[in-house]
Amino acid sequence: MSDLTSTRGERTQAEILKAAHRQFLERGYHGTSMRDIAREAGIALGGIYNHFASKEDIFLAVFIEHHPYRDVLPAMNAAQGETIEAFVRDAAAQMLDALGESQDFLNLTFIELVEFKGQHIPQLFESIFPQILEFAQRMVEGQGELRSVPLPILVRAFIGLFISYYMTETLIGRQLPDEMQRNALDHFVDIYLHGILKDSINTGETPVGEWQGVTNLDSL
Amino acid sequence: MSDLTSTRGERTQAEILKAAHRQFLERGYHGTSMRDIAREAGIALGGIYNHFASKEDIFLAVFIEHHPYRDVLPAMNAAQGETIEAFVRDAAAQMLDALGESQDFLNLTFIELVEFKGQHIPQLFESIFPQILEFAQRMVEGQGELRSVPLPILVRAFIGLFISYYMTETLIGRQLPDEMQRNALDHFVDIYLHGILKDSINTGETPVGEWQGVTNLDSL
DNA sequence: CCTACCGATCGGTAGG
DNA sequence: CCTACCGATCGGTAGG
Repeated sequence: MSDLTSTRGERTQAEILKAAHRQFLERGYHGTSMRDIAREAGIALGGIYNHFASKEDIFLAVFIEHHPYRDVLPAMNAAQGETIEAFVRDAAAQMLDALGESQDFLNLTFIELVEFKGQHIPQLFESIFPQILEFAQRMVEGQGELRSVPLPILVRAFIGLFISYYMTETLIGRQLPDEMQRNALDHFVDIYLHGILKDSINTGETPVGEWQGVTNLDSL
Repeated sequence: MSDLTSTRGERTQAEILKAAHRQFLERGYHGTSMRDIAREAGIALGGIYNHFASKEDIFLAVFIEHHPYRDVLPAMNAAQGETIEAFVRDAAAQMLDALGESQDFLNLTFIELVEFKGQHIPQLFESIFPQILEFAQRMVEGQGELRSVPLPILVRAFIGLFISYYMTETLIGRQLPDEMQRNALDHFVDIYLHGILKDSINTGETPVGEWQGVTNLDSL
């Protein structure tokens, strides 16, 4: 029916991966049986093994095909900005936008960590490292003066800080008190920029007047 | 034999939890069977169900008993320092020290996320929130002037940044190129402090002379 | 707390 | 001789 350029076998394989991906996200790795995958892919259970040697094999194919960084790093590298500040702002926004609002990004990674003890993470890191270098290069090309911190460290901190923002946002989400959530992303960008740029530049953050001078937490 | 102050039932329950904890970390949730736990706890399979209603029940007891934040937040709050800078430095060190070098901290949390879709995270967050507030209070009491950023955001960024340091360290660990790893924690502290403190204070970071003026990545 | 089991389902494989 | 798939069943394990 669909995609007449592919063979029957290729289409079946694609159906299996699509079904597996959907169910891994919905029900987790062990919550999804080979029978579930077969049913949703429209074939018999035994037929799966003509395409994949094992359930683990299927997961790995899904993990690689829906690679978190397949969208995220290109999005970061597509960021625009004449100055370092503008570039960082846009990169953070692009990155969060690519991650989306769902937990999908995290779920496949968590499954990998739990079921396979993170054994594929180093290999994954190696494959995305060139893109990380490219991002570092782009960041340093912007106008503005960076403090004396190793560039790779700046990138590591960037990714870590905004992934942590994303994780708390999706995992705790609406349960965060308003004081921890309102304009949080803007503030994270602000802290990061102020942390990596030389003094006396204007980080131009949104006013946070109501917090000016707060020295205790009674208001919480 | 051991712990004569507890009843027989309490001792058995403790044995079950100890055996389960050890095996969950070693083999994962689904890699550990109730029979495995029973064997290592020295009782019959059926006997477990006199203490726990289900396998999930055992996991939750382990998850709560070996709560990541049971050690981590108290360690952060035990940090010392007259100035904000000194306090933050010590708090980061204490926190990383409490987390340790193993992946144990992460593993139980990842299992919770995968197997139970993070459904216990909000409740967990609620129970540790008072300690987070205390940490915020302690941070702001130190000498030094904070920039106009909401205090809860500062704490959220602190935890996020250093947890991300911990995660990359334990997960990618030795695979990180030296440029991303050397003195990384000191640099993270430096970036964070510079990001949250008003300008023209001396963040007194270790010299990073060899990186001074680096504007491209050719050396990588 | 044990022995002895249950209904069902698991991932994977048989021959054709 | 191939790719793609079937109905049936393998040895073991799941929570209870």
